[in-house]
This record gives sequence, C-alpha cells and structure tokens, in this order.
Amino acid sequence: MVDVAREAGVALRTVSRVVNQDPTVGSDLATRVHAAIASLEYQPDERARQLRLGVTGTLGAAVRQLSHVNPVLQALERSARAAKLMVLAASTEDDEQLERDVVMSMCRRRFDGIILEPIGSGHDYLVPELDAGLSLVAVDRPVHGLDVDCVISDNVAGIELAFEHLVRHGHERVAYIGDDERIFTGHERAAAFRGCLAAHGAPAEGMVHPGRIEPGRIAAAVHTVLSGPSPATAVVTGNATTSVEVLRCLRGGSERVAVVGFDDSELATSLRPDLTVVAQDAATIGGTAIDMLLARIADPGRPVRRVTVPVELIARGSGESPPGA
Amino acid sequence: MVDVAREAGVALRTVSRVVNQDPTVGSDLATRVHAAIASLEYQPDERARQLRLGVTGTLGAAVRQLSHVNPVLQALERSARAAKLMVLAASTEDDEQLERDVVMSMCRRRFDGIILEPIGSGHDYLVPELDAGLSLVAVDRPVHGLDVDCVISDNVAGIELAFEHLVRHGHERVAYIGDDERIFTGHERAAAFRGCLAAHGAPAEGMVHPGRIEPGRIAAAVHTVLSGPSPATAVVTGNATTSVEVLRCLRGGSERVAVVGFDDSELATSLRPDLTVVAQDAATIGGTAIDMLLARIADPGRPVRRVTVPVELIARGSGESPPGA
DNA sequence: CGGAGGCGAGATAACGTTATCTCGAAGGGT
DNA sequence: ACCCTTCGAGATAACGTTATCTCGCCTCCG
Repeated sequence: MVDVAREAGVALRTVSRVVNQDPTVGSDLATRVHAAIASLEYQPDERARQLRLGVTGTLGAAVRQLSHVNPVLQALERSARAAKLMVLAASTEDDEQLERDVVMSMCRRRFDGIILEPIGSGHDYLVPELDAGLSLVAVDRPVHGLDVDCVISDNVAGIELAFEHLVRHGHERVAYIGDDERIFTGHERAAAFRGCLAAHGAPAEGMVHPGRIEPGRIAAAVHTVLSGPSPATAVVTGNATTSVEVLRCLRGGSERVAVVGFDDSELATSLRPDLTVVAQDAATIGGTAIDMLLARIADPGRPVRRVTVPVELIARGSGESPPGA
Repeated sequence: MVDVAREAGVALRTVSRVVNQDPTVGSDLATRVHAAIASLEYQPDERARQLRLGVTGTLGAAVRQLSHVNPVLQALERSARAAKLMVLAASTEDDEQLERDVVMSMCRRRFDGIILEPIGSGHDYLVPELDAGLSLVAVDRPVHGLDVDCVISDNVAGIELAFEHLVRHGHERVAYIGDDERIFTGHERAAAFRGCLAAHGAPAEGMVHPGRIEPGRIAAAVHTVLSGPSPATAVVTGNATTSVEVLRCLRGGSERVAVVGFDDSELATSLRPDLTVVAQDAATIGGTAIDMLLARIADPGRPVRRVTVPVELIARGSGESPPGA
C-alpha cells in the first residue's frame, strides 16, 4: 500500500480512501491511484483491515463432515452469501477434541459468528467464549448443558408422521431401528417412537433398536424384528445411513416389509420401490440459523431462542405396502 | 493482552513469551501470567499474530460443493491436520464468478496456500496472484490455460479399464453416457472412450453421449443406445450422478444391460446388482495435493508438477453380466 | 475585499501481536 | 576485586490497515 501511494504520489490515507470507495476523493487522483494499484498488482491485506475494523465479515461453520451430503450446510452458505458474508467451514469428524480445536481456532481468528453442529456433551469450553461475546448458533441439536440458540428439526413430529402413516396403511406391528441413543437425534427419535407405541397401546418389547451404526448390529436388529411369533410388518429407520443398511438387509427377503426412513437422500429415488421418507427442511434450517446468528451478532443480549423446524413426509412407495404383501 | 500484563504485573512482551512458550521466562512469572490469562479469559488474536508473523497457518479449499460427497476433501483435511495446518473450505457451486470471489477472498486473507477444484476456463484472474507468490494446487482437473501444479485421476486408464472389462465379459457393443464435454473430466473421459472404440475397431456412431446432467437427456441417451438394429449390451457411465440416472432408466427394462460406473459412491453397494465401478483414489489425491502445496509454499520456484493418480476397477456384479442375459 | 464554511488530502495514532534491541542482575573465572 | 558472560525481562518498533485530526485551498457571501 505504501508502494501504491508512492507510485501514485499520494498519501497512504488516500489509497485507503480509494480502495474503500470514499466519495471524498478527487476523480483525477482516484484514477491515478487505480492505475498504481493495477500496475503494482496490489491486494489489500484483509487481516490488517479486520484488525483495524474489528469485524471479519466471516462466519465459521463447524460441521460433522464437510465431505458428506449436508443440505443444511449448502443452505448456510447461500444465506450467508445473500448477507454479504463469507462462510468458511471445517469438519469436526464427530470428535470432541477436534470440535474444540476447530471452534477455538475460529474464535482466535475472531470470526463474527459460528454455526456449530455440536457433538457429544463436553461443551464447557464454550462458556468463556460465550461470556466474551462469541455469537454461536447450534444446528441439528442443542448444545448439551448450555443455553444457546439452536435450530433443530421436529424429530418427534417426524417419527409420529412415519408411525401414523404406516398405521394408516394397515400396519399394527411397527419396529424402529435407529442411531445410538447417546446421540441427541438418536435419543429423541427413539424416545418419540416409544411414545407412539405407548399411545397406540402397542407393546414396545423387541420393537425399538437404537445403537451404533454398524452393518452387523443393523442386520441383527432386522432379523430380530422380523422373527418371533408376531413379526413386524413395517420398519421406521432413524437416519439415512440406517435406511441404507436396513434396505440392504431386506432385499432378497421373501416377505415385503414397509419402510419409512428418516432423512431424504439421493438414494431414496434410486431404489425399488422408492423410499418413503420423513424429509427435513434443510433450506429453512440453514436460513433460520444464519438469521439467528446475524440477530445475535447485532444484539448479543437478546433472549436465547430454540427453533424447531417442521418436517415433511414424502410418500414414494416403500411406506405404502400393506402388511403381509 | 495489555490487561493480562497489568494483571500479572509484567511487560507485554513477557505475556507474549508465555503464550508462545518461550523457554527464557522464569517459572514463577510464567505461573503468574497463566493465572492472569485464566482469570481474564484471554484469547490471543490470531489476526494480529498472523499480521506480525506473515504466515497464517491456514490453507483454503475451494471446491465445487462442500455439502456433496467429496472424499478428496476429507483426505485434504486429514493430511493438512497431520501437518498442523487448518483447512477452511468454501463452495464455488460450479459458478465462475463465485470461484473467483472465493479464491480472491482467500488471497486477501493471505492464506498460506489454496487447493482449488477449478471450473470453467476463465482463470486469468489467477495470474497476478500467482505472480505475487500465491501457492496453489489444482485438484481433479488442471487450471485451464495456466501452468499450475495439479493432481488428477487417470481418467484415460479408468475408461480403458471399464471398456476392457466389459469386452472381456463378451460385450461387443459398448456405449458411453457421461458428463458435458465442456467440463474437463467429461471431455477426457468421452475422448478416452472414443479412443477405446477406435482401437477396438468398433464404430463410434450413436455410442458416445456426453452432455449436461439432466434426467431427460440421460433417459434419451439410454433409449438411443438400446434401440436400433444393433443395440448396446453394456454401458460405461462418466460419473456417479450419471450412473444413478442410467440405472434408474434401466430398472424395469426387460433386457439386462451391463454397467460400469465411473466414481465409487454410497449407492454402489445399495443397488441390485451392486455396481461395478472405476474408483478414484481420493486419499492419495488429497494427500498428494497437500504434499505438493506444502512443497510449493516451501519453495515457490520449484518446477510445476502434474501428477496423475491411478484408478482401480472394483467388480461388484453389474459389469459382469454377459451380453444378452 | 475579507472572513466563514466546505471540501479534498495529508500526518498521526491506533488495532494486537512479535522481533530486535537494550539493560540490569547474577554468577563465575582470573 | 574486576570483568566478562549469561540469562531473564522490559522498551520500542514494526506488520498493513483505517479513523481522527488537522491543514490548506477554494468558493461564496456579506
């Protein structure tokens, strides 16, 4: 910048004015400065600019896996772009230590705000940061033990939609196979399913199978719910990965089992029959998260909000088979 | 930091020394400073640190879509982590303007290096940056018109593997359906396929269908290659998305068509039969890209390298059906 | 014709770090 | 006893920006 000033024969401050399109700069000087900028290939240093200005114009997104399908992340990027902010993202890989490193790194870089897909339960490290003014919005699940803004899907309604859809199609023995209950969504969905069974007067025994996502465990769960004196005629799955595994287990089986999956995915329309799913509204989740983050940045003292976004059941075939088909 | 110094009753420089674990600081002072840091919840400002030090310890990844399956990105993150560098990623959404914005933004933030999945052909904007010392490695395709480090898969060998696999299983009429030829990989793979046909003495007419990825176009291409006097008995697809669409079109058809897909994916083992694929070695691509980027950062003058990473054919069933089955 | 007011542009001081230099004290060798 | 070395710690100057203040000039009005 000092070189540009020398080249153009003006003061440092004038170059800054030109770069920031300050209207109080003469047009002749402006062109001279622009020429100098072009000839020297000058690029302003955003770090110094941020240091002086105090804000970074950058939001951080700490998600479980960048490289997995994550429609919420896409919505986050687009909403932030609409607000003229840059989103920089990093993976936490479902590792608490890594989440901590990533978030702290974003804090030290003084990002204006952070969107976090929180994992596990050890989030005490956030307390000092929040006290110090960090703006943070949790997505997909709340931050365990802390009162922080969050945007989550209506897991309970989703499970109820799935259950009632199957009941409406004549099923009386419906099973659930899903994610580990130590994971927030895994717990919420399994609990909601137990609630459905109870409300329907159906016994829960042997019908609810949360646990780690491993092919072996899911195959065993499928075998369990389909055997015995009164086998299930329909299955609700707790997330996309489980859906894939369950369908893999079911294919080739003689009886036709109805399936409703939680989470829409590319797979859903590539199977035979197409998969009926409870779809999350990723665009709304992402957009709301950015809105809430911007609101918190603007007013750090505003009351904490926990937003629940509705889900939608998309019937595609797999959930409409009658029992015993 | 000045507050910490006052709290601990030491000079600013000493706080800096403690933070950076300078061994020339007395243990009593160190504990006092640490206590002050803890009580004031002090977090060093990475921006000022970077400004002073000159380096950011940060690599940028500008990829087409963060939120899509991208095993290369995962490998990039892990390799960078092993090198104690942070990767911050952003999407270019296959938009040239957005790619430009993202990359320039990373340049202004003075990232130590950038991994780019380049799109389109307008990359002139990179020239001044490269002249100014930007370290950049292209992944998946080269930067059009510029001599820049890049790591790409061996597309030609992959197509040849697929073609020869099908020939070995008795197919004499093999078709190709793939991505737009304006995209680098689309062009390379279509051209390689034409080469295979020529080398095999087979006519290319009606057998090579590159183009935009739209369900309608792909359905039309499938219909074309399967009709006429001598229909194809096998199809090679140009990428994962095309594979999905082709399989969707083929399902329910009476004849059994052999398929080999380019790109492995979650889908490949969820179909019936499982999909035979040409798999890219994402871990090697990502690891090599980081290695090359670090090497370029260390020695900006080193000669440009273009690395081609081998691909592998994984036979799962769909590529082994004999013709006329 | 003189002074007030406005406007364009320069000098200087921050922002929060770290590197260099300096300095004082302590310790050991002659 | 003196000097030299060593080591710990402070003062100061950068890194590259922008905000504030100031100043000079031009214009317009009394």
